[in-house]
Amino acid sequence: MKALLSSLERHCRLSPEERAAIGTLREAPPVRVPARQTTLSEGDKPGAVRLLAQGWACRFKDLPDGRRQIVGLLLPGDFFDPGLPPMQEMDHSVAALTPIAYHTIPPEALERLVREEPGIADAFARHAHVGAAIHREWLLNLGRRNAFERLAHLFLEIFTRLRSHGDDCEMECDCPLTQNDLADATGVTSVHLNRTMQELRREGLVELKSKRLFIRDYDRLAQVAMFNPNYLQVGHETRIFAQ
Amino acid sequence: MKALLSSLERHCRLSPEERAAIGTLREAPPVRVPARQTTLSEGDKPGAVRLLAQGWACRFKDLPDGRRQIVGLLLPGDFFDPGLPPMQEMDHSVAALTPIAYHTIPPEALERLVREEPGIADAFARHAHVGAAIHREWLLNLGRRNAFERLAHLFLEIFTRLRSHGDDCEMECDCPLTQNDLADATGVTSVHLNRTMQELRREGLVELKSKRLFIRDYDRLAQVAMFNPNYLQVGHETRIFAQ
DNA sequence: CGGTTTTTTGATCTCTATCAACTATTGTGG
DNA sequence: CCACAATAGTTGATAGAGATCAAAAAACCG
Repeated sequence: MKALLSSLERHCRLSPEERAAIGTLREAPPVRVPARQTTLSEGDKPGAVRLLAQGWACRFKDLPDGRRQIVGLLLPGDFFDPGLPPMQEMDHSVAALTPIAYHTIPPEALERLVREEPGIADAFARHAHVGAAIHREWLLNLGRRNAFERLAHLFLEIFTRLRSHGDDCEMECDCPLTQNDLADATGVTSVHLNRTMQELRREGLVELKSKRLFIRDYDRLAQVAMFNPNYLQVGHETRIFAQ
Repeated sequence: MKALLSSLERHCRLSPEERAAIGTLREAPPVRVPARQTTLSEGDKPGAVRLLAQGWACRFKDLPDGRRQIVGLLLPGDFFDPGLPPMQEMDHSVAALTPIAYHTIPPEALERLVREEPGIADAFARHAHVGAAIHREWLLNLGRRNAFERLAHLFLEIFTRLRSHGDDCEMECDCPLTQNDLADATGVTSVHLNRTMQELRREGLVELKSKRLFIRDYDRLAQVAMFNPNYLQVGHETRIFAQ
């Protein structure tokens, strides 16, 4: 299963044996889900590991009165339910932001894999670590950065995460998020997000048009966002692959 | 090693063999650290698993201009660096909030343990899952709850986490946090936190005096906080107040 | 095209930050 | 045990960031 292989190698070098073991997994056709659909809800028992192959999704939590917070973005190559074994019960929901396709890896196959090659469990753990580190950076973002800095930081995270697995090095990337999505991710209202976005544009830092993000001044953007990419673990044992 | 055993059993039942394996770990005297001292800094390579035995600590991140956000609380029985194997490089810092004592479990011993009893890795993973779920709940807290709701929620989390491992069922518990700590955890200034705390007191919901937290009206508190303890994975002995 | 979704604008209000004291509490050494 | 210093908690006044409400313009889509 090629998608799993390249995803696991993103944060961890695998041995030939480990790769071979992963190669024995039989490839099933991916599940397709239309945009805006919730694929996993709070309280569900996931029962399998899901790997996002195409499209963007998000983790989110709702408050009883309707307020919604996006607590994480899933980009191609990310796992829906981080960690092995799969969690008992979802504490949050996952929804497609664009049309998506994901692979489902049955738990039995995974158990066999990990039994044969225990190092594979480490590769999963590495993913979970990065996921947790991203959560913590978002906590800092929501707790201590203002809307302007927050949005700048989010754009840089997206840019860096996308570039880390295959995109080329130009100063733009996909970003199919609506301003509403961005507002839910940064914890502000969509009205305020709109104004913040205009300010970023006016300052010549970032522009977002037709689902594409343009970094106009990386250095100044990184400075106002106080962006330190270490938490994303790019660079170390990262394997670049073209998709 | 008794501390490790009871900590792992908090979220996962262990087999007699697994317990026996853990029993073979030799008990070293715990490391003691005075209050307010940073024990692990961003960028450090932890190189071992640390288990908090006594006292409270926190994970935090700083911004270059001095703003600080507490991104997690460590209570007795919690691991400093969640996940197995230990993370490469700390993306955040850990500091003692009170005088603390922690156990250090050498990586070799842990590797042996997991090799002998693979189920033990699952117990660690369970811890990591709960840790991640707490992060996500905090993201919702910072992103979508106001100061009043946030503080109410934090108190309920503390109360629930402490009660879940041994405290009796009276409506009070330890809480050695200063208002400054609470402000850093809830993402507000200490002045505003002070006023918010007074409001909680005035409303007859919570009181905090001489390092002790008194829950004056659990039901109303849970309601204003929109507290749903599921994310903490405590058994169903905990009441649920979703709405 | 017409209808839906997304983005934008303006006015107003509320929550939280900031600054600058001041008081209470805790802790320490003589 | 007191005296004093340091820490922690409290108060008031004011400024600013972001929320809210309502509606218009623009973009998207079948």
